[in-house]
Amino acid sequence: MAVTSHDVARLAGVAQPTVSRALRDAKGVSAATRRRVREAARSLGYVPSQAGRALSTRRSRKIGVISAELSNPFYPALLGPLHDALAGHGYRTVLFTDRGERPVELDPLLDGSLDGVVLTTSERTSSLPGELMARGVPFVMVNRTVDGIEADRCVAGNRVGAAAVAELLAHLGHRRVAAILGPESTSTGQERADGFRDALAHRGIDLPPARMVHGPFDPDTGRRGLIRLISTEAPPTAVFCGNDVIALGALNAAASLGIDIPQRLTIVGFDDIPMAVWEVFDLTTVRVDLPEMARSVAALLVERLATPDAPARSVVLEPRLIMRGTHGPPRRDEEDYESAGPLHQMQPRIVRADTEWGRDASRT
Amino acid sequence: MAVTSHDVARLAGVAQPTVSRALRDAKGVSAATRRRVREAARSLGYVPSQAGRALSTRRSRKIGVISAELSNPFYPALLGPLHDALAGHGYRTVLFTDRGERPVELDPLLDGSLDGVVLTTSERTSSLPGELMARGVPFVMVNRTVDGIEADRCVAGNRVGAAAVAELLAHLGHRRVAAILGPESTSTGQERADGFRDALAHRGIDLPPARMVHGPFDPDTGRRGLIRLISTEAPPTAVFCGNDVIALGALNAAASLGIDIPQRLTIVGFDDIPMAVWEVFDLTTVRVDLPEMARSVAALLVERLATPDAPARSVVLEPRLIMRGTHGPPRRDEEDYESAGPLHQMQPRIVRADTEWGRDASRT
DNA sequence: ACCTAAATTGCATACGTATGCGTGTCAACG
DNA sequence: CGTTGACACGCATACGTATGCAATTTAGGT
Repeated sequence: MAVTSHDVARLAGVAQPTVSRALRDAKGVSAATRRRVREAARSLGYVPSQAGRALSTRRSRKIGVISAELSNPFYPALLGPLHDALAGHGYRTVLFTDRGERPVELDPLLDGSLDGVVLTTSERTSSLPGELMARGVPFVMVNRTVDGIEADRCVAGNRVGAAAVAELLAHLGHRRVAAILGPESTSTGQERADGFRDALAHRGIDLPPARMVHGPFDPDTGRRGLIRLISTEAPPTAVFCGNDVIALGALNAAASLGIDIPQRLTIVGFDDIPMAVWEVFDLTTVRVDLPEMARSVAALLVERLATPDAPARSVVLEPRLIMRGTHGPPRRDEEDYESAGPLHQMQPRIVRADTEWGRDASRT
Repeated sequence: MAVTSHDVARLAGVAQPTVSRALRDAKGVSAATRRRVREAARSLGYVPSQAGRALSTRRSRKIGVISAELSNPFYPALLGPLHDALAGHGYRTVLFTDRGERPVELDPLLDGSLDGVVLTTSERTSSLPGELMARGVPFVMVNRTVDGIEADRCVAGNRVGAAAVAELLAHLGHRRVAAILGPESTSTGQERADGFRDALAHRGIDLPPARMVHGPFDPDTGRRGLIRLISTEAPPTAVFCGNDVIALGALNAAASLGIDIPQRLTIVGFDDIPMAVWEVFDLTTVRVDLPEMARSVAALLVERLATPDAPARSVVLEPRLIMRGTHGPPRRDEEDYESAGPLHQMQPRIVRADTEWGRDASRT
């Protein structure tokens, strides 16, 4: 049924290995032969079998990428650039979905059909990196890391970014501050929580457990979290969200509760996913340069493939506060009068984010 | 490096083919031997090589799925269920991205590494189906179809759905109606436009070219389209959007223009993607049952693989109007007085959509 | 105890490509 | 004119698994 290199060889009047060499532009083939072979291959519509090639070379030029459900918009935003970056190095991307329920299926990662793996969803105690190391499968961790694993990684400066948000809120004059955070079982959830709480404390602002909500990185965490926080006796005047997806959920809850943003409530996210710039959200957030992260990861992995025994490397991307429309000073009548001072007038210079980033992203 | 079936055979004291049979539960292996082999395989951590297996069986149990950029939320909404449905039949999904710029790379679809293909992005004149037929690669078209191709397909009743929207708008009393449509080069774009225009005409409502905008299925089409439509002399009181992604763009533009929805303007989408139910959108739209579509497609493809010569089948899913919060009667002072009648009082019974659908979808 | 049939296992080989190595050809050089 | 390379190409084989077929063992029946 399928046409093989033997068929091409027969038509071109050469041996099969010559076909293999000619079509790959390997040396040892005369220009005339090469031309004949190409012509024969073209006329037969020959396409080299990946299975045969992979078996022979023991390389697939495919990279497995473990992602969460694609309906979580953070992942498409990371995967698009990652796909392109890997393609730039000649690798194809194979997507694996981690639904969180049960651990990722291991066999497809170990059956030799992948040259390497990119982990984006690991929890801090995941055993996956250990398994991969044991089997000698090269891998890189992105965005999230795993406790006690010395391996290539590319992450955002989560503590620094969260601290910048704390600074912003303090400068704006907020004293009753809350947070809707991601799971403590993830490095991003943990680090952003720590960075935020520590920086607040440094400013003399308390973040009591009653004003911290934890949940998965999904909009419903933001919805429920905001409703819970807002229905307390002394509701917060500002809420930091563990990522943008949570923040969008919080904004939705605010909309359905009729809470004016930012007059009545400040909401800040983290990541700057493409939707953050949508007019209905206009979310103030911390930008993680996902295209840059993708490029870093691809580079790390490719170098790892070339030099398997090189020491592990770690890349940290510095995040950047993006001022949009969901932050502002607390309302006077909402302020915590005991500690109210001139602080709330110290509104920082508003740097409007360029609107190009992600504006067209749901198609680009 | 990697452990092969030969290694397992040596440890278990049997021949390699026996290992192959034992681990696949093939007949002709005694229970005792099977146990010994399993034990040996387990202790060595043996994972069968996909390349070897594919080469030998000439089947990969992989299905290629051609999708648009994942940042377009329609595709994750379709791909998630599709992935699950195929997995239910024992097939793994391999994702290919069609960026629209240049045609999809053909070789990876023909190199024998896929048992079948699902097409979701084809334009009406795409040559891809022809190529696949010529090479004998089984495939199914989903959502969109290609002109003149007799092949398995599963699509939504686009004309019917669009006509239902026209009916709704007419009943509400709208006379100045506009549409922001998808590309005429796609079957969905074309059919929804035709269905809408024809049903309006049947109601005596005109849809002049000046009130029709065409563009890619992305939010920016909705943004720009709405701005253009609204800034005309006699702006429409209702806008039908070619899909939800366009509608979300239109809603964003409305938000930034300060247009009250639905008091000032009715906006209706198509597809009912998970985000349509978000409170900030609360989009009235036409539901296409994507999980059902995914199941249909998987079934069609699996049966095609079993019986390659069976006649092509076509499945059409009937869409359903979902009433949410972006539709209403036209404002009195916005009405087209010449044709104003009691029609605008005939508001249909509002059937509130269940909010479960897609509520958690950005994580589910 | 013997014969037959069934069950179990091993042997040989196919799948399609890539590559080390040997052979043959031709040109350049002494 | 003989020698030495360089180059082009074919031969043989490896990669890991699956399968048809033969060989061997086991069970079953009289």
